[in-house]
Amino acid sequence: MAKNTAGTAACSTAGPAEAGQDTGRRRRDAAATRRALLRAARNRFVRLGYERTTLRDVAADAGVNLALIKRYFESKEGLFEAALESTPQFLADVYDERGDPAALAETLSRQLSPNAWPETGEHPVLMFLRGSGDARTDVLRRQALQDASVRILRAAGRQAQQDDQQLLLRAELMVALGVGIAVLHSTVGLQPLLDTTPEDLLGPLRAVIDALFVSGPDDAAGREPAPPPAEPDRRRNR
Amino acid sequence: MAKNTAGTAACSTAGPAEAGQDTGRRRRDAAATRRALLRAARNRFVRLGYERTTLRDVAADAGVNLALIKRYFESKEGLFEAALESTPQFLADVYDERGDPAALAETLSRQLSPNAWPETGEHPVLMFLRGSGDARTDVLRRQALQDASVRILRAAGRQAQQDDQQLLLRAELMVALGVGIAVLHSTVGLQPLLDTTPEDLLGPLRAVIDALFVSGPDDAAGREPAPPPAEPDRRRNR
DNA sequence: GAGACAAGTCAACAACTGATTACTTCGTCA
DNA sequence: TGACGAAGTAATCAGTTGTTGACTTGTCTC
Repeated sequence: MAKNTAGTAACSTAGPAEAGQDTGRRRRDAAATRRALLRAARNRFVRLGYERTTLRDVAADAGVNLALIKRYFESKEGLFEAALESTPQFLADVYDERGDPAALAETLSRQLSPNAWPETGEHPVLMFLRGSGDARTDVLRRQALQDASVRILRAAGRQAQQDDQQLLLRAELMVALGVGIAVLHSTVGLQPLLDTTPEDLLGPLRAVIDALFVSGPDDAAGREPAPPPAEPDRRRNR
Repeated sequence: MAKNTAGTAACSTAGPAEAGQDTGRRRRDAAATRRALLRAARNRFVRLGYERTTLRDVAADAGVNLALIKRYFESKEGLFEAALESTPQFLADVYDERGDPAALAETLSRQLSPNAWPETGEHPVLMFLRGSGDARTDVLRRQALQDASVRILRAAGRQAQQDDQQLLLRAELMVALGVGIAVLHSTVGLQPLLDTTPEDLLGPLRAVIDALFVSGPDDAAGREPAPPPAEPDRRRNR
């Protein structure tokens, strides 16, 4: 069957008796164990997905007994849900929402380059693509990505009116691009893309952002192949 | 454990004794059985991925005995590899390589809309994201996606000189966008994106294609942040 | 120091899954 | 017509995995 042996060495020493941040090193620290489990789970889930992540591996990574997962999270499903919720809304603290397309491009180019996210080795957004089959986590994932879309829109300097499907769609396309890059980094190792620096990414990303949010979407049906760039462009959306 | 019961009804009647295309309905048709298995496997793999696809389900979908998988494909790994290879190079027959960005945009908007690919319910490109952990299939996936990049480049009317990493990167970003859209359709159900018509997609996609291939990348390293849209706000990133 | 309670350990179960083997059935051809 | 080989079947094995419950150990309070 050839179980996956990869990644066993990923979490080096993050047992529940870790030295950091708490009062000395106290054994029997429920909060610390919970934290260690959650961290290990996040790492596994984001890298391997739900199925290939085994509770035994998570427990081993955390340096903790298997049965404690049941104690703290009830089930694998519960652990996954907790890991999902604990995943930082990676956009919240990463994006400033100044509404500056250039800043957005730079932020994205940095966080979408390989070797960003050294802890997991993968972009945290991948967590939101991992399904467990449970309906509740489905909702969580959808919400997280929807949030991301809105944030990107704001960061790009566009405010979506309630039901501006046009703009929202474009924001989600931007999210899709990010997701795609993360996925290609993660599962496939596409060559030119794999060893890209943030500087390499900046140009193309800026171009895409401009195309989606600065120029558009007022040349609606897209018949006009991108507008002449010399335009004050203070158009109100819609 | 709550096994996935979903999708059992997906493959209705595609047993090895199907009526189509061959001489009458002949039981004991090795080729037909192989074909049915391959088809069922492709469906499962592309929808559920490697781990969640069980050989018993594949065999059941194909209306065929489990042991025949071993006979024809030796192992699950072998079945996956065969399914991977049998996946149409989805770009080969889908794209005309006229080198017309508008045509490319239209093609993409059609094949990336939901409800395209009614057979699997998922975009075939997802097959290339499904890993089995085996190194050989990794190569297959990488090659397929690299092919896709080059094809997109040609379809967009740009010819990549041998080592034009700039252009190749942009092509792979376009692939990433497609992958991202397919993934968001598949695993998450992002709302505005989920019920998009090809017409809705055409505009934004055209804009992105133009930004990546028509305008660029001759403002080379991307230092120039794309055509100045008249600019309030020309802050240097850094 | 005794007792209580939470934290942590251990061993095992039950279900599932990929793999495998021995066996049966069917079509073909001499 | 009968033998032979390919196609298909049924049953089972072995390993893994999520889950569980009884047990032990540490720590805090009185």
